[in-house]
Amino acid sequence: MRIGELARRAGTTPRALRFYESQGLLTSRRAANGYRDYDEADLRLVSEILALQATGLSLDETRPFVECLRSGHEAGDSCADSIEVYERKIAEVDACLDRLSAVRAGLVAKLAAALERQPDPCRVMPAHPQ
Amino acid sequence: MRIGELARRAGTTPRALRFYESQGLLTSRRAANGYRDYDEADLRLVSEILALQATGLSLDETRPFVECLRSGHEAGDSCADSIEVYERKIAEVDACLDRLSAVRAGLVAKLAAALERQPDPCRVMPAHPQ
DNA sequence: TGTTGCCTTGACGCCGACGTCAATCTTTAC
DNA sequence: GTAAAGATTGACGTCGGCGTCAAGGCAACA
Repeated sequence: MRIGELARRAGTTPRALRFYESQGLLTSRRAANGYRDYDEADLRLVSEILALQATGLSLDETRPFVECLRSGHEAGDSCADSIEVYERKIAEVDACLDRLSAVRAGLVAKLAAALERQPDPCRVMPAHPQ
Repeated sequence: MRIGELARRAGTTPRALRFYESQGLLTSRRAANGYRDYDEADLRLVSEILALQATGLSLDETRPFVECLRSGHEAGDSCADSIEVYERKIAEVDACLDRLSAVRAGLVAKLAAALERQPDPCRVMPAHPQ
């Protein structure tokens, strides 16, 4: 199949697929006219990339999964490198959650302090009367 | 005081201060030689900007605080617009926390599934023996 | 008087994951 | 036959918040 069909079936765009190829994530055979030619294995590969992106991985972090699939495994996360990426990413997300919680707490504290200084926050029906 | 001193005292760089000015957050009188000239009020303004950045606000979101300070209020968050920014930002952070939690849950689920498929995760002493 | 250091403006670089435009084929449909 | 749709490569744009470099003007100290 050609790049447009692969993009449609995978739920992305030709531009994204060319970009993945430029990053070494996707390879392509070429037809006689120079058009890229893909098969079902490529579709599975692209689907894996997109699913991982959806779970928060960067493109670069999907690389081990892609190589795992290419080396013949049924799932992209059947290899130790992929598992490591999962674990590292979970740790990163945890750190990010901590930072964001601290940010939230700081904002709430500032808001509370500001409202306390202002003894006049009793604005009922502020914007949309009637 | 000149830009270098203001930057040092506020804990930032001259480049950042010029950038704030280009964004309309900071104004500057000029000395006879063309150098920017700042006073203590400017230091307080820059400190407010930096503190808000540290609590997760974008530069653009600090604008109401700056204008509040400029209009003579003692604190940057003594104005209704600033309070609104607090509230909006808290909502944004909450949404981000929800997304991140979902991402985390997805990663944990994928990791668990992968480990379950692999009946062989019993790697004791994997990298650093002895 | 020379050197060092701070100041000025202007312009490009960065990062991630593509979007968008341009100019030029190839294929397909009517 | 021709026009639309889809393919190719290449290059620039996006977003935020500056970093970094360049070329030159002021200031202070030996």
